Amino acid sequence: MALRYALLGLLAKNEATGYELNQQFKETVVHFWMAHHTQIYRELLKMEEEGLATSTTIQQSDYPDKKIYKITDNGFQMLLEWMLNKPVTIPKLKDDLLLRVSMFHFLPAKQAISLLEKSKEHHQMGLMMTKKWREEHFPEGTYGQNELGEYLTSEFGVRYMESWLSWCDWAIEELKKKG
Amino acid sequence: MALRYALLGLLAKNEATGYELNQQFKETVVHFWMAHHTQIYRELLKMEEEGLATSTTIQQSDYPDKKIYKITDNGFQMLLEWMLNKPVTIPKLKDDLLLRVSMFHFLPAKQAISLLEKSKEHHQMGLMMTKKWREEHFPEGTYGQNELGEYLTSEFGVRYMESWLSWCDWAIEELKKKG
DNA sequence: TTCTACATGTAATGAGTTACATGATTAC
DNA sequence: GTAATCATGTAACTCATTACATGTAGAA
Repeated sequence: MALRYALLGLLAKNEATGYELNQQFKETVVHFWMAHHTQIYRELLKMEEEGLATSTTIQQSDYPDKKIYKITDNGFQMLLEWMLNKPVTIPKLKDDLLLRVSMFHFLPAKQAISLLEKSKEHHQMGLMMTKKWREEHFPEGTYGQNELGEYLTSEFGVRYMESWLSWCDWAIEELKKKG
Repeated sequence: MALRYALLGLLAKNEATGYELNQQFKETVVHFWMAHHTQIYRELLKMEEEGLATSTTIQQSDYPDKKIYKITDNGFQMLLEWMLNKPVTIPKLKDDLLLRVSMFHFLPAKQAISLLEKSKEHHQMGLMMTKKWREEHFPEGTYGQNELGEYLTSEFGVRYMESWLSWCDWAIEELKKKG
């Protein structure tokens, strides 16, 4: 059910096509939720059936036709209800590199370190991109009133990746000690 | 497919029943993977069919019978293969509190803060438990040779929750500024 | 000429969740 | 008498992933 609310949250800011929603997911929502385009299109269809959004099809000559979705009052109400009343719990990570780390005693230190190095590269890349995105969107820490959420979550993203990288360096040191 | 490797990783250390594997999940693996017991039992059956593990049923009089699973050579080979050759990518978070944070511009600051406070409680609790677990299992930072993985991942858990809490405090301050 | 952006989807499969079922024992 | 621990599972359902499909335009 959570994908639905992620989509409602984006639509509450602006009407958009499935394609655009997918772009926005990749750009921002990715710090804490991830969805495939196939899943987004499917969910949008269901949301329309249930009266949470409406769509208008726009004919285009050069490009394929597109469908613009708008949130309904009903959809917005449902979003607020969910935000306030869904019980808060501890989130469930699913990280398959960490899963491998938990079995590092079965691997020679060298190969374990190499896995961590590769993962560091990805996180370094992600960190750079997120920082750049923040600088573009929130120059000098300023943000519009409907950007508060993204301001807070992108800061989370930065901190998360930084803490990941520093843990990684620590773990590499531990592995080197062991030989 | 990852649940399967999580189970193989645990079985590679000790033979165990589905019930025990579920306990171990709750205790340690929970930092980066989560599974329901129903899923664990289903996966174990499949793993046996595919020759990655074998089981022996033990009759008990006072308690229900139990099935002890052992990893096979085949299973262990497959585990190593996966650890080394599965491409390293950036993990996909799914955190539904952060999803709500990303929509905080739709909520009065007071209610937003209250959600963060609730989440802080959960993370504080988790942090305490993990620290306690670490003290019990690794007194003065010492660990057995087949505990390296858990030593590294539980440190990750601690850092993750600490960084979560500190971000949370920062976010609460931001929200207070806005009123 | 190959790749990327545009734009939307179906079908099949795999993974995860919830509800239900059984039934004794022990601790509060 | 209420709940937790031990121990295993089925069935129904929802959610997520991968592969496939279509077709144009413009940039490298």
